[in-house]
Amino acid sequence: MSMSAPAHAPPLEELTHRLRRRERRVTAPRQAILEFLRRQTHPASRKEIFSALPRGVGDLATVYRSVQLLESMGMVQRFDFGDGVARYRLLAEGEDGHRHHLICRQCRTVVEVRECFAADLERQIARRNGYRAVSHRLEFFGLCPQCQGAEP
Amino acid sequence: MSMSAPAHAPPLEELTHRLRRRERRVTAPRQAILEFLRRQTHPASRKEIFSALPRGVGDLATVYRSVQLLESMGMVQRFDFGDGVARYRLLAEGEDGHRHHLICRQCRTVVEVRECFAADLERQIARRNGYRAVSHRLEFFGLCPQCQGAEP
DNA sequence: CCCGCAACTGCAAACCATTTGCAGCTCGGC
DNA sequence: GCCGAGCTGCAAATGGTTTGCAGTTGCGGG
Repeated sequence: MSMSAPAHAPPLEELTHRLRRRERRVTAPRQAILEFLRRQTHPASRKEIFSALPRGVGDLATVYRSVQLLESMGMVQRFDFGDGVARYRLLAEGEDGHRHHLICRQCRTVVEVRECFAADLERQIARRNGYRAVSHRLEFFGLCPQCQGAEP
Repeated sequence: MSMSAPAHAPPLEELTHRLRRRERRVTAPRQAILEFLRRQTHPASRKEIFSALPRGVGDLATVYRSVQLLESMGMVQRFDFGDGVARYRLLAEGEDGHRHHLICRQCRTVVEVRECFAADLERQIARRNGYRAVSHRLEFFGLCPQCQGAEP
């Protein structure tokens, strides 16, 4: 795996700064987690994050706690791809994290989908049912080109 | 809770017939599960199904196996509301089960949402990425009228 | 109506993702 | 450099789901 981060990835200092601003400590495990996340182009599971940590840095429980902190701070976004494993992706500052995915049912390859059209409908549905603060979760599932014609 | 089933619920005989047609046995636990499911208007968890079974009929493991069978036969549809608990709803014969939900983030009240607009987009996304057999999962989350103004 | 047996059930143990209790370590303000 | 709250590491608990296995039962054939 390449060490370089995607062009749009926030610098590590900006990330740690966000922690400090909220009076959270910048520890070795947290830095390693953030460093790993900023190199990813797809959401990663907490086990994947843990396995990618430098030897001796971090524990699975610490990864769980750190990711939870990051989520509560709005620094990462959680995704459920329906396989019982939560995945997370780093969010740029101020980014609302609205994004969907196309997931291969067989090999779990993930493609980002930028479109979202549910905003109107969301408002409509909220009003009709008297709900407030309505958001939505939308994921697509299919067979990727590689897996077509080669089913299990 | 009322014993009567929603008007659209398939008769129990039709359901058991679908089992027999596929050489599956019609056992007491399976009948009880189907009877329970046909009375529901919202997706139910397997634990809920189990608790609703008559005393002495069925075991939690049996519920899990039966529901899995029903799902593989396309007789029930699975939903993930993001709380780590799978929920299931009976499907009428031939029904594709396409339906979405509006779930209260706090009390987990569920409202069915019939609209779906994603069909075009689904096709578009499939074509653009070379995926086949694309489906989607869409759920809405919000605060229901009762829970507004009374947050935890 | 009874037989045979594969399908199915009940129970307990295993699994896996996630959470938690706790004692010791460390970041960062003083 | 010192101190204390915030963190970490480890291990054990939790909760949903799955599985192994021995005993039971639905149901087609006799």
